[in-house]
Amino acid sequence: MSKPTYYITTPIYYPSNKLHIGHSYTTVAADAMARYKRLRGYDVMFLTGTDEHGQKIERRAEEENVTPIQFVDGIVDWIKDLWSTMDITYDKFIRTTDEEHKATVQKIFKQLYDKGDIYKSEYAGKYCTPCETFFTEHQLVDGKCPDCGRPVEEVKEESYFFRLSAYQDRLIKHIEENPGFIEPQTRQNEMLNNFLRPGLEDLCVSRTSFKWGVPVEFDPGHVVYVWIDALSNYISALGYGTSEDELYKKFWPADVHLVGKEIVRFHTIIWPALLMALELPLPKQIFGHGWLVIDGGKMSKSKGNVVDPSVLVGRYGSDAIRYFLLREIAFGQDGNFTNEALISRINSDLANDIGNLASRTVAMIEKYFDGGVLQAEHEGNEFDAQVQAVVAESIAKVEVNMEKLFFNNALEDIWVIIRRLNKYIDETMPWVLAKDEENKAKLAGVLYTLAEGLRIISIMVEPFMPQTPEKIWEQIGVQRGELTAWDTIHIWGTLPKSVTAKKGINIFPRIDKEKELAALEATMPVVAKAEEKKEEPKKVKEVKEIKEVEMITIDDFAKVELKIGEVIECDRVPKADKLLVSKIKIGEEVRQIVSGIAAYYTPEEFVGKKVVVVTNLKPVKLRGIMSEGMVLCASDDAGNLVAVGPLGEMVSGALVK
RNA sequence: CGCGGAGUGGAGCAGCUAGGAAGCUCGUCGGGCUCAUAACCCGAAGGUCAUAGGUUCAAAUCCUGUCUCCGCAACCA
Repeated sequence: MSKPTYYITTPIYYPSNKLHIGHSYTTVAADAMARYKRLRGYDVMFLTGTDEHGQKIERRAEEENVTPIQFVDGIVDWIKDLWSTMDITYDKFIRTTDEEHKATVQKIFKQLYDKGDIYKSEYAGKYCTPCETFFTEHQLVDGKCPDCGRPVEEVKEESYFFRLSAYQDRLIKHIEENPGFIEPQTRQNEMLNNFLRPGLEDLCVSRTSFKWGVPVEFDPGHVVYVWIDALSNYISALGYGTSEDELYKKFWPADVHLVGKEIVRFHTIIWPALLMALELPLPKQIFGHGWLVIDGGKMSKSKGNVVDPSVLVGRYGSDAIRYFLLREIAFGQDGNFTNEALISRINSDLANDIGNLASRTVAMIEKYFDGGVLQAEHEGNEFDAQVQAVVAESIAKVEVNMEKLFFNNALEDIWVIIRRLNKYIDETMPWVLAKDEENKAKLAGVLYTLAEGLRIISIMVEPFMPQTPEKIWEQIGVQRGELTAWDTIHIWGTLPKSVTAKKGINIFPRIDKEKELAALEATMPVVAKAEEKKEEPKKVKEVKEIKEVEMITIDDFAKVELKIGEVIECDRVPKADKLLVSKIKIGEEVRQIVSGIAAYYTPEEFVGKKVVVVTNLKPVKLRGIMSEGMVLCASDDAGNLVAVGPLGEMVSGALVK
């Protein structure tokens, strides 16, 4: 009799930098699910890894003066450390630089080529030699270079293409016939409306512009581009296409690919199409979860609001962070990450609810029974039935919610038990029972209910917080084994009647919120930045930045021609939210200039303004409109922007220097 | 008229697929208790469910319009 299998994956992450809390989120979710399935008796394959090729890594390595592989090795070590501190129990960590993976990629590429699903073609590209740039047909202006206006050459850039368009109808059909293939539902609508129904174009699957990748076996000038290289990890990791493909046979198709919403498209269109071309079964589900947003906005390096998970884990422990991520945010939707919410959760849910429940239960057993051993007769009370009913109901809900990957709901369900038990203590008032020796049996019954409840909770919580159960078990005298199996939570009374309690350390100590917030602000730019915005500008930083700017000579500066111009006409650029197009009078000349200032100036208020214009900037087309120069603007970190002009009267056309 | 998401008591959210007395956590106020981690338990205040219409016996939930916010796409010379 073989166990049922369960195959879950995270995306493979791009190690051009350290990972942030968003990556942890995906991985923690996958781990919770993997642990849950293992507890439920499944044979689980949990895959994560890194996508290590591409131009960006090649460049980063160059910057650091190391080879690409040395560069990624360093980051991968860091990532593995992170996963280890976060108790991530992946079964396999795949790197796209693994020899086996590369071989499989080449094999897949070749196979698709032989079959005719990959074909060699040429970009019917236009090349402007002076500008060293490629353009597509519709980017050209009057058939000439949109940058400099000079004629372009017809150039043939070789590339391999995947016949993605050929799979469009089958993809639509599959998605429509398999509700649940893309979850949540809204993501499915997005894919159908945005990409599939409008029509797919063939996909360029090779590059010649960089070398750091898997070479196309039969055409060494080409390197396999990310689509086939990265996506195929889900099967190459199982040994697909090799002689050792037992894992592939056992686990494919995957039960779920967990991905962030930004890459749902690749996983629900390109990946299934590739599998169809390979005549392989499709994964059962792609679940696109939401993002952790900071102050309502996307987390990104350019905003400087990236949260480093290792800092948080170091301060509060992995269990607390895992709990927060899975409890605070409805999986599938975006959720706010704030330090304050994190600490609130830790204090109220972990310290006050579960931590305190364990603490008071154990303390009472120790206090009221010699040696902390419940040995008296047990007598029930009127509230026991209610408690047991709540427990049973909660378990049923958790099991349903876990199947749907609704981690936050599952945790909420568990906490219903915790709250019910805290209430039970007040209802039964064990400290009153303890005063009269006659109530010993009743008291024992109450404390047993609490201990048994704790045992059940500890098991239910394990997928989310793997370190916590042991801490509870130690205090209620339970060993991992028969008493800690998932199935036993269905049977109230599994815990032996004689419970040995031993008070240990607090499972979750309370955190001094004010103090911690201050400390966190100091270590993390996120909150610090938002706070400082309100106060005074950060002068230290400005000075530092100026120092870092490369010095130029007066001759360099003279290369830029600046003149005073007067805005005589101004309109919004159709279909562009950020752009205004202005007619600016510079001396006798009138130029058309496009500026990204629509969020700061209305066309009406911009007309009549005298501004400083860069007049010898190469003209460029923006949103299809010619822009012959640039209006100088000042902008700050907070995102304010203001155009720069003369302080006194000055004729338009005057040279600025 | 590019696509999608969101707008529910002070804060954060659930409920909307299959209409039928507005729910959860935190916070606030009042009370209880003392086993416990200034914790726990009970109670209360607080919402025209963005807005304007429509369908219906009945709408937070379905339909239409409008406004605001966020993201994607395009774009910030």
